[in-house]
Amino acid sequence: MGRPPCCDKEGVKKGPWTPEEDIILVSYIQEHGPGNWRAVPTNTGLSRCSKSCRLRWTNYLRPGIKRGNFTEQEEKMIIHLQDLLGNRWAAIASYLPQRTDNDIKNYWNTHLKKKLKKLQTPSSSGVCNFGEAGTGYSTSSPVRGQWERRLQTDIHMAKRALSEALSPENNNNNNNNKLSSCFFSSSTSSISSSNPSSKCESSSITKPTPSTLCYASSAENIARLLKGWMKNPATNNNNKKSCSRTQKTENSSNDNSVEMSEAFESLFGLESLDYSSNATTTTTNSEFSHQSLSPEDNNVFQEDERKPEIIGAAACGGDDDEIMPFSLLEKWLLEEVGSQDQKVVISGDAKLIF
DNA sequence: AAAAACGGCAACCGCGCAGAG
DNA sequence: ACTCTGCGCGGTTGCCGTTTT
Repeated sequence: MGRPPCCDKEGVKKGPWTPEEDIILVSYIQEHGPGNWRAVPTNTGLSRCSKSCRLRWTNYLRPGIKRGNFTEQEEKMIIHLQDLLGNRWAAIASYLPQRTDNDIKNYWNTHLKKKLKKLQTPSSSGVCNFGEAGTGYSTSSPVRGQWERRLQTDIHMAKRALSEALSPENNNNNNNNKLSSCFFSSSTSSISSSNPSSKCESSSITKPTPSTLCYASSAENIARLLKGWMKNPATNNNNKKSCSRTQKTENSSNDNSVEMSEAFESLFGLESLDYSSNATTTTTNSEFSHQSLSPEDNNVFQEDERKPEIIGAAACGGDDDEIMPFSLLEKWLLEEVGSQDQKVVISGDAKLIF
């Protein structure tokens, strides 16, 4: 018996998401939590495939997503992890705070591959080789195949899970162990993912209104997005562009936009948000995202993340000046890198310097 | 100024995995 | 043990903006 389609092909809307759809989706997830995607189109009335809903959420609306320019540290980490793990973007994303696998994949395909190709000239012997997407492992370990990469990742995961289990800090949930909860949230999040609605509850230890906080960042995304959208009503009317593209558009100010933004701030409880400098570039957006979140909020978001936010003080506490001690994971990474004659330094917000 | 080429990114597609029954 | 179902992942496509000719 053939596999049934995930959704009816007829009557299912495709293409860019509109702000209205985003609001509906975020509102629904705010109420019910992520998961049970099959039920989302039915319950929300969205003419979208369940997969489309999930993708929209995970790649764009999900809390704590950082968009825009990749830092040099992120770039180098992606390069190293791609070398280590191959095109396992989800695994790579789990090491990068606030980045989605899709984002990393796109960045690799559009930027890093070309960059590395240039560096791979015969004279650039110091640079390790990076395999083409989908062609297997790099030549730095030519004998390693797909299965071995997978095994290696599994070992990584097991190590992490073990460390988490053994970590005494893991039993507490206070500001002092914020770091460890950041670094070792992977297994926890994956384990708890079977019960999406419980995620916020688990986070409620630190915050009194978990559901609001869990999705506040999404609301920020939406409000931000709407801000741009309302500032460019012509674009919206044509409905040619995706929300993200609309988000990038910066036009002259519009009273309606302010009203709409205020309305959605009110809707999502974002009274204190400052829109004065957002929506111009994606970098600004990411900065905005950072600044608008308290350390506690970030911590809460991490609990809710599908992908763990393992590395990055900005994600963990937002204090760029704070020097973090090495975690086991970092040490392992160092070992890995050390074996490949690369240098890694992890400190402060510039957590990884290769 | 217009057309073509290029680049970036969001979204889609299809496969595989894992849990439930 | 097997089937069904939902979800996650990686590869690919298509649209739109930007740059070049």
